[in-house]
Amino acid sequence: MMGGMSRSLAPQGRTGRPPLTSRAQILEAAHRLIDRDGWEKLTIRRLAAEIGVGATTLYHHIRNKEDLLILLLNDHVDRIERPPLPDDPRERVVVAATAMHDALAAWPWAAEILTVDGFVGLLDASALWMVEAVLAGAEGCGCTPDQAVHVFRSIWYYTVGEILVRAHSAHRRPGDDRPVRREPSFAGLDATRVPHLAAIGDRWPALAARDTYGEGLRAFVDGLLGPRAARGDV
Amino acid sequence: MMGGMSRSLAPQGRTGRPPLTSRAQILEAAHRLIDRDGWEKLTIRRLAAEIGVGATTLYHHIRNKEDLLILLLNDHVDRIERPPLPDDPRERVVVAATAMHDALAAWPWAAEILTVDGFVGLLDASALWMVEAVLAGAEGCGCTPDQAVHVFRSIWYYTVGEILVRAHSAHRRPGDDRPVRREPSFAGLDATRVPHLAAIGDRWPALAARDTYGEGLRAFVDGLLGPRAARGDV
DNA sequence: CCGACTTTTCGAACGCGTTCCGAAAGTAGC
DNA sequence: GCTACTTTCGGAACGCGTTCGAAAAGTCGG
Repeated sequence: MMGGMSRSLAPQGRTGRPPLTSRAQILEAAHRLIDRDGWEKLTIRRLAAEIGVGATTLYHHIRNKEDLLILLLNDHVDRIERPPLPDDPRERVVVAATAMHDALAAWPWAAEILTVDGFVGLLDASALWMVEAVLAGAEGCGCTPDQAVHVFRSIWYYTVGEILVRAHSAHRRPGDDRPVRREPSFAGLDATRVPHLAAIGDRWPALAARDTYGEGLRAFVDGLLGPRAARGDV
Repeated sequence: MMGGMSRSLAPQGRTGRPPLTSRAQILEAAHRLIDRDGWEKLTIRRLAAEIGVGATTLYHHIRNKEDLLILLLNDHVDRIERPPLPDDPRERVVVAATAMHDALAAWPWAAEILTVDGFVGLLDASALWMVEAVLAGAEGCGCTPDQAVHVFRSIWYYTVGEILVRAHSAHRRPGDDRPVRREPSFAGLDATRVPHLAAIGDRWPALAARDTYGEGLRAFVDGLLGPRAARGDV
């Protein structure tokens, strides 16, 4: 059985109709489309039209749009240059987490896939140094491997939340007084029931617009790796 | 046009065609639909059919589906009973944040609206006690009002991230080997490039499945309200 | 009673992601 | 050359959220 040998090189044992489309071609066209029209215009149908094939053809090369975005994201993350990691393990966690955050926040459409099941497991090997650095830093602060995973996950939740909430901000159009969604009135709050909130008043939007990721991250790392990593369980 | 008798008796001064549909009626039908068929089946078209009106009619009573979900969420949160708040301000932050988390995590479709712009401002007054409690607790620990908002936002990001990531977990179907999305191989990692990750190996999924929201929250609160709230800026 | 005005209703249509299934275009064995 | 098999391609269709514009059904001022 199977007498043939050598002569590999070309897909020689290949049977079936030869493909016109390749995944590389799809990714390239996606980049072109995004650069030309913006990423909101990246749809399966437009992408197929850009390549010149039927829309449903793409589904033989990618599983769905979510996977296409993950491929594009990996493309991007691969090109990120690694910042120098400090010696102090705690500081290494901060730097690595910030690198994760910045890499993702720079891709507007990262928000659409950040929460897919097992996201970290879908990253290219070239992106895993960020995860590794967080784990290493945590263990360098005395964590067990299991505790280090907990540290990573906590920071990951915080990072994902920050990116998602901020990605959905500033999308509101000004002149729009349709039913519901009254423009939230931070000003007219009941000062007896929610005094602190009322004291903030309409300064809330301004405060919420501030970028405090870094501050929060440092606080979180302080709490997680604290003066003593002696939380027995986990 | 429709058979339904006019039953007018206009509430006086009211001009225009009398409405057949009310927002209360829509919300009631939505609840019915969710209870009967599950919340994945809550679509604008099905909801309209449940009421017996055209799909586009709903858009005169709700702005869009997102707003419908916010209305439903407020309905739910209103019914939540407030846990007793401890005296210790730091503990009050933990209890209030946990109440927020649990209220949201209990609604599977909360994940679809958690990140809308200015979410906190869209909550009913009856839900704001959770925000208030966090602010009050933070200020009780020596924070300025501005710092308290920062504390709330940080905890909010962490909470949103946790809920969103977990909501998207366990959606994968088992027998599915289409292009891309290889089942992530935590086992075969390069132990020289990512030693800590490789050491975890295939235990990652099990560790990631643990519920560690509470632990992470406590650590975050420790870091934010720390042994001393003397972080000059913010 | 008659327009003018206002509000609600809804059919038609758009673009979206995705599934289904038959047609097309190759190879392998006879 | 034929048949079987395998893989790719793509038109048709589905249900989705949403927009548009015309028709319906009231009130109001004459």
